[in-house]
Amino acid sequence: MTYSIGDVSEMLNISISTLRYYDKEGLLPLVTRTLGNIRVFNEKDIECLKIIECLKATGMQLKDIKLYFEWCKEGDSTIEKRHELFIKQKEKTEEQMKFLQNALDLINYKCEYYRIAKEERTTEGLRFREKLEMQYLSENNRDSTNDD
Amino acid sequence: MTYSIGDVSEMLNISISTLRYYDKEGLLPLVTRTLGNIRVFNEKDIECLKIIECLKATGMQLKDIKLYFEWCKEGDSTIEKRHELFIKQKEKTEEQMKFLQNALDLINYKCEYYRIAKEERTTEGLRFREKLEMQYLSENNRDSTNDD
DNA sequence: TTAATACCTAAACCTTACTTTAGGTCAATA
DNA sequence: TATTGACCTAAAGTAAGGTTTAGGTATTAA
Repeated sequence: MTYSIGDVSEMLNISISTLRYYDKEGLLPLVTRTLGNIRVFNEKDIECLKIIECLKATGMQLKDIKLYFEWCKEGDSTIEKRHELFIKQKEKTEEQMKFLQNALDLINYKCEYYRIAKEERTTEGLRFREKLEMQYLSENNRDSTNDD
Repeated sequence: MTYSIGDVSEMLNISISTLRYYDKEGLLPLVTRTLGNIRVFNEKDIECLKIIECLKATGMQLKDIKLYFEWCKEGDSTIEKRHELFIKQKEKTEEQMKFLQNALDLINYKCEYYRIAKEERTTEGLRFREKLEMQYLSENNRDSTNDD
């Protein structure tokens, strides 16, 4: 089963120019061409793209993803490096999720804050920060009254 | 209690040039100046910066964060807008966390994969993808053998 | 009082990750 | 066979979020 660049673009919701860009940058080392120079994608390439999307989601840069694919091609001598790369990325991602959860806590506080502000048609007198926002903004002594 | 730009930079681990950049972009509307034109930060500004960091972490752009601060200054007439902004950002962030968890699943698989590959000193014969990677790469039929 | 250090601005520069443009080729259909 | 739509490249352009540079001012310690 093979796919054109247009097929892949639709399947994975990645623009055609982005796919060409990834190819140019060496992120799709397995893509072949027809005699007429047209790209031919197969299941492996789809899988590569999913891995790219995934690693990109965790904040890995394209050049590092490329490096990884290069290490794969080099064979067993790079196993250790590849292992380290994923260990590091795992730690980074876990940090990122904690940070994101923390941010979500603040956002949830803000949602609640504005839900009440809407009911009361004003932010005046909305002083329930201690109950909620403190969960987020923890370590600083606070004397401000700017709750918005 | 007031702080110099250098103090704030150290406290929050944000570079001095970034702080100046934020100020220039209107993200620190409360920062004052001495007669000699030197920035003076206080607790409120520290708090603003924490909120910036937090919203930035959830993928909000600086211009939207600025917009939010502007809405705050406009007063009660913008409560609805501000509420919507946080509701939207909450949804986005929850999406983002799901996506990140999915990515983390693949990374964990890769860690396990390379842990075993290291023991065996080769990736040859490492065919436990079905057990683990399938959790991540789900919807596609797979006939490839490129496990790396 | 002088030297070092911290601060200031404006403007140019940088990186990442694309997108757009211009000009051309390939392949299927009428 | 002509035309239409999908593909190709190289190169320039873009947006976001900064960083660096150059030239100058302010503050503090010796």
